[in-house]
Amino acid sequence: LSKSGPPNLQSASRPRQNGLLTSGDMARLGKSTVRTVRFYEEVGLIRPAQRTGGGHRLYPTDQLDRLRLVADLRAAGFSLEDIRELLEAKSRHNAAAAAAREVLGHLDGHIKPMRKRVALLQRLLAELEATRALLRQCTLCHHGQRFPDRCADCDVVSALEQVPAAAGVLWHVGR
Amino acid sequence: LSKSGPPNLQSASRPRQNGLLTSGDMARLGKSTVRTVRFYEEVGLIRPAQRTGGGHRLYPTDQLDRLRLVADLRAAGFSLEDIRELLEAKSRHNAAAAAAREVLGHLDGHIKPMRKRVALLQRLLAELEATRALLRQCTLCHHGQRFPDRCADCDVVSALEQVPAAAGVLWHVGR
DNA sequence: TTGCTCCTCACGTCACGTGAGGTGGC
DNA sequence: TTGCTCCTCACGTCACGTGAGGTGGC
Repeated sequence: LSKSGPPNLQSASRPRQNGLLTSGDMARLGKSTVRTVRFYEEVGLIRPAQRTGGGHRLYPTDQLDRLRLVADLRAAGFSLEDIRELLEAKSRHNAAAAAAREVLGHLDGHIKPMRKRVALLQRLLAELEATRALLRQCTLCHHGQRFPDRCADCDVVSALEQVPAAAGVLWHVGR
Repeated sequence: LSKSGPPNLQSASRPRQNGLLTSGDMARLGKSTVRTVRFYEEVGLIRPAQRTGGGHRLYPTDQLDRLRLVADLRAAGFSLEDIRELLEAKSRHNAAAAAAREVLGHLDGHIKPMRKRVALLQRLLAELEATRALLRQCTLCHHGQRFPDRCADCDVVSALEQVPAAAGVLWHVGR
């Protein structure tokens, strides 16, 4: 607000159209695409508050919040059907307690699979990193005649107390 | 091996066919489906060592290891194309050092996105769990006249120092 | 007025699922 | 011989991507 402040960045986040957002704004701010924004409207996950005379969609910011949550849930492995049920769970009831129980039911069903996904990702990360450590040794290997098939005889490989499963597949060693 | 041991479980894991595995064995042991096993063969990710006279596929156990790694990488968000490049990286070279560098290149490119996915999952888990804690209070709510629209005025909700974003979308509170 | 953005079809793609109709193997 | 499993098409589905051809808005 002072003259010596940073340059005006409004054009970068662009809340034009008397506070409403275009499809492009939604895509940019929600790290998505205009096609996805329109597709999510088609299946009933978000909805523009209005359209311009020329047919351009205009969204309030709460729809941006919805878009962001949908995107995050998708990246976490939820189906659009799962997400819609979760988002609509509250509106199927006219008492707070019942609505809360409904939403809780959906949440409870999803949290365990999410934990399993995290555990899988972490196990796989550990395996790939162990494989990476092994292969870094192999970049120094000069046993050309041994390479394609007889790596399992190598002392670098066999020195490992446990060849990770991923390395066994990627490097065709282990047993 | 003693008579008093546990019952024979061989029929459960079933390594029939002189040590080779059928498509059904692969599916069961790899936690996949026969359709997926055949599809992965179609795109060149796994391959049966032979077929029976009647056309039934027979796989050695290293193909089961491949199937398991492919399944894990898929669950971690890799595309089949990514996976194929990773699995074939070694065979494109005839020197160990060059092959190791190639495989390392692919691995390095995938590990950062995996870390980001883990971070997203964990952030989302934390948000959904905070939402769950809030909604557990709401299951005790008796302010029927306030419910659909005026939850933001509620002291339970406003007592939270920070309403998680997910709760803002799922419960239409916050701002 | 010139670009850049937005619009609506509509077909393509990726990774399988799901029958239909038929044969194999302990 | 009876089931259960496997086989090959082939079409369906989910979640968008990708043009084609045309219009809107600062």
